[in-house]
Amino acid sequence: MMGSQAAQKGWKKGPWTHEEDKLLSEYVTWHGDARWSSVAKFTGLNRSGKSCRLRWVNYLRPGLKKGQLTPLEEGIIIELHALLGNKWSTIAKYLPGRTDNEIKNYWRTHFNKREKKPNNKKQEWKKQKAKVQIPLECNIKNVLSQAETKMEAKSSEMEENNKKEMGFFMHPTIEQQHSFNLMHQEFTSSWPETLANDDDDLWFSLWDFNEPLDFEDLVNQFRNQATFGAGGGHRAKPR
DNA sequence: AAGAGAGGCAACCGCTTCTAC
DNA sequence: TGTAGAAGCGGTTGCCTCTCT
Repeated sequence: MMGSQAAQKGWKKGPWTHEEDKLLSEYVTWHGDARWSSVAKFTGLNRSGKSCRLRWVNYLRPGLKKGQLTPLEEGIIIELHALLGNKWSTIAKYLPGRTDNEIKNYWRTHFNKREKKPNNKKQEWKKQKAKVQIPLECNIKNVLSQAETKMEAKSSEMEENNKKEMGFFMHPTIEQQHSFNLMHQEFTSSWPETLANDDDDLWFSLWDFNEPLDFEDLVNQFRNQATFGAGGGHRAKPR
């Protein structure tokens, strides 16, 4: 049952009021977004630290985007989920201003139901891709899609298409390379600077046409580098 | 107009991981 | 080295709103 812990300690539960939001925002202004267990003591809020942290992270934090996800954001979610699975916090790092909760809700709402239909999963996948009209027909999208397809080996027909497209990406023309590089720039331009820098090595491998692409290796490489937020626990942070 | 069902989202829970002592 | 507390994660729940009949 929900709420047993909060109930035991007498914490208030349920929707936040404007007054509570104000108190929490003031606390963060003065004390920073840490030491959540102290919020109740300093503000008089009868909320657990966890509840306060969640409210701040998902609703009050500056820089959060409100409103519907853009087609580009939807496309990124689709691609990264194909690679990472339910690593919502990791996916959220690639979508500045979006929270893991928001992305998780979005995915459940838009995709989970489709996945339960066993016979037309691939068709629904394609339909969804067409629907969101991903503006970036960029290398990563195709490469990762192909990698996923290959690894799953769902059908011989898909294997056949996969091989054809692999050939294309292994031998692009100069114009194609240039075009891909431009799109890559656009793709990464919305990322925070630190993130973009951290991932330079990773993304470079996706755009290096000098070497034939080994999709399984590529995906493993991506998985290894993208697991910095995985595992359920928080990342090390100096106190 | 009203009720039922679906969709969307905020918030909570249990668990894991990390740090400080 | 062990342990308690804090922080963060993914999964789940419940409520409000919207749409359909």
